[in-house]
Amino acid sequence: MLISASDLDLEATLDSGQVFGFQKITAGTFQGIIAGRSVEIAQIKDQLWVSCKKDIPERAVRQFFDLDRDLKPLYQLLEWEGPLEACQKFKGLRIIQQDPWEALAAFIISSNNNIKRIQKIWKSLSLHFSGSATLFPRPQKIAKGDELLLRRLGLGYRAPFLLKTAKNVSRYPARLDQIHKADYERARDLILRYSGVGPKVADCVLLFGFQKYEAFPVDTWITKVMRKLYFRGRKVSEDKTARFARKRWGPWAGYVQQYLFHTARTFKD
DNA sequence: TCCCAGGGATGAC
DNA sequence: GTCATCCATGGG
Repeated sequence: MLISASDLDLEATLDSGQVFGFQKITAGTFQGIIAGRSVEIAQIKDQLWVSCKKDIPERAVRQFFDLDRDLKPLYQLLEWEGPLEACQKFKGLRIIQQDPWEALAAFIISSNNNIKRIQKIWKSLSLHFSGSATLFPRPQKIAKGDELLLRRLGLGYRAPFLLKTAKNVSRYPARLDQIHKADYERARDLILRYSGVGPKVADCVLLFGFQKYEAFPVDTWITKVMRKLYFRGRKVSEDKTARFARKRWGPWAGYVQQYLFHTARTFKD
């Protein structure tokens, strides 16, 4: 299947630490799961090539890659604001609309961790519970495991957090819908109740799993790059950094964050 | 050996 | 409310 996808940078989008279940098969070709179906995907100029054994609706792919969002307002920000100039290099980077549970689990795993290990843990959980390297287990499956097993699968001290949250989500699945319907502030209060979810993880989950685009996750990279670009080298707390960004960029804060993160992380000399 | 990675839970004040 | 400490693991 070919899908018109102007203004998309597939590589930057899949390789910017938002989503951990996509594997690069060959240069420019990825394998992963979209809407529950295993797909191979590649970009050919302004088109996406999608291969899937089952039928996958085009709209599911468009939604996953947020393809119907007009990024012009974001690009204007990147052009007008001097500190954001370097981010223009990644025009076409889009924020993926992930499954809420998968985003929640992924970013519980992400805390005080690095992207390579997050991918490794994602894979080991998927293989163990689902028998596939990219098909992440539903909460019910993880809830049936125990802490020791999760530790062995690489989670370390995060094992009890993920276990608790998996049990919680499988017992009260409607809470995720409730978070979906809530506005950003209310959704944040709700998501913070899960074990292993603090301010930063909460914002990641809201941004990548619940389309709350005011969310501005502040990790170590963002702390550093914001200090340099906006705070004259001063140290500013994570909480104040996030509030500054939300006030400044409003509904585009999440997108700006992802561009800053990717730019900072891939910055070479 | 220490420092860092998309930090959070816990307890002290 | 803010702050210090501890928590697995692997790479540099």
